Amino acid sequence: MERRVRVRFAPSPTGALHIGGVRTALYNYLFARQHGGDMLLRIEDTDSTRFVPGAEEYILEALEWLGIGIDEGLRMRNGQIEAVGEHGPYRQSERREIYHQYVKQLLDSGHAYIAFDTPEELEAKRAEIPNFQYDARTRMQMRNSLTMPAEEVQRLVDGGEKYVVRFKVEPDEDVHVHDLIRGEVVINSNILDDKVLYKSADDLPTYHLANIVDDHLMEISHVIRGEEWLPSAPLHVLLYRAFGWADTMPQFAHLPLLLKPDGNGKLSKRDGDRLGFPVFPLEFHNQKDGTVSSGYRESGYLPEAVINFLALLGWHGSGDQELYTMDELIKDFSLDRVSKSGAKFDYEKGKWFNHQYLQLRSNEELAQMFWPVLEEHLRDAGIPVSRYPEKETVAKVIGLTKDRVNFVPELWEQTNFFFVAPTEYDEKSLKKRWKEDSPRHMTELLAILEGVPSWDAETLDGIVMGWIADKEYGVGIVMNAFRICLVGAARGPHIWAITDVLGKEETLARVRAALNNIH
RNA sequence: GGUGCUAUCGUCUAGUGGCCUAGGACAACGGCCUCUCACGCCGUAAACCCCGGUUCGAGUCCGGGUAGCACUACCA
Repeated sequence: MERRVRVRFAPSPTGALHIGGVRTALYNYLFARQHGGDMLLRIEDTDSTRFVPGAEEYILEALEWLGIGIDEGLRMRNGQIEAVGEHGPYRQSERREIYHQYVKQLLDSGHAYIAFDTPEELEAKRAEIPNFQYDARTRMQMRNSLTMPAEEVQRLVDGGEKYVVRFKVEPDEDVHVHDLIRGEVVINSNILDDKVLYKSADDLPTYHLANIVDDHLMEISHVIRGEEWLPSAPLHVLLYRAFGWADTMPQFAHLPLLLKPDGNGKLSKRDGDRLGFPVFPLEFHNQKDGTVSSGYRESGYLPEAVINFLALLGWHGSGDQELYTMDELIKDFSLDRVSKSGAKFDYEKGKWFNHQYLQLRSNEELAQMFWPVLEEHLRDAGIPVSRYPEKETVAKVIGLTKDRVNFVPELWEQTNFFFVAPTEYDEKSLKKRWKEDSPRHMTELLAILEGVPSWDAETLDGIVMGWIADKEYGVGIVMNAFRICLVGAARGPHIWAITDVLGKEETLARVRAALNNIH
């Protein structure tokens, strides 16, 4: 019998959602959708000391922005967090009673034991003995229910002594983990330590226990997570067995890591700050440490570009296709086309993806996105609100320039001269394009433009080109000088597209101004 | 240190024993287009970590090195 595909993304609310985590969420989502299964979101907040306020909202909002839909568990709807599904609660901190029962099961069956060693004692032990590990070799020398009389253990527990419950790993066993991406991975249980499963100090389980219990109870069929979990996968297998859940144990798939673009190591928040690109989907204001992290959304990225870019970092399609919509990704996704090796984060390619998706958006849509940026620049330039451009004009100008930008905010550098007349002229352009004859040419051009019967591109082109031909002037010389008058530099879209937006009056004014100001 | 994972152009990758004089994409470089700058188009350069073995034949399989990464917490 085929089991219903149910996968989960289970982040910790310890800060902004890392871009690698986003990719993990994406692959889970793609896998679920492709198989007509469910995508769950569970919050793993078993470490009360690392909780960061707002992180949960952030995670859910980021997924919503990216279009990674959640079928069950926690999700964002119209700015509100909602919980859906029959397997709740979906925050581990709200599942204490559930875990109690399973901790007890393990204790009763002899798969776990109570340990009283304090963090300080353990630290001292590690300092004293190199490579100390709490395991079959050492557990009999420690303060735990294996070495102490039952009454003594009971007395300490009843007396409120802080303790932890540790998993009793049986030695000398080869544990096999079948990984969907890497195949068979075998690890001997001797290298595993007796992991802490539960801590009485905050009455919460650790990741390992909560994770197995929840995945089982939530009927998860596939665990798709980062490679950093591969070393603990054997422990998880052992836990499933200890609980007697081996036959419904989910299948594992460990994803390759996202690496630093330069040098070595895992991509981190620091790399983003250092190299100047975001490593988080959304901007995040960390209330706990006061830091602000930049986000893809705020940097002008389109969600579909981020998705496409991330999808191809560590996975490839069945053919040469690089541009994928979410639906196409769902159709083509396959775990066996996920790479085994880590992928260096290539920010340059991310830009290219954004460029591609930017071209697909309508001018009106882009104008809408660009408007706040534009307003700010116009304010800085001292343009009165009464002289702000029409939305239609902005859209038109974007249509002329969008193919040369990667991000919406960059539109300003390409379009500023449409909205603000040049006050200075680019020196390089002047040197190369403003010749001795240019003032005379521009004076003549001014007279011609003043007398044109209509201001459309075709008429202007006919008249001006005719005049240049008559006088045997160089087209390049005249047109570039004209361009400098209007733009302030030798750049920009076609000249008649510029005059069209500027209008007759403004065009003539700029030529006159240039005649006065360029020496 | 221990354990595990990984190893093709600068980067992301294709490649599952002959189709590989190793393919695509980003970036780089050159050309075309052109009143300019871009875009676009066309093209160039650029890689199988090393050593053995198996085989008629290895980027592809095996072994050993080497390197990188991850894990090694009362964090996830």
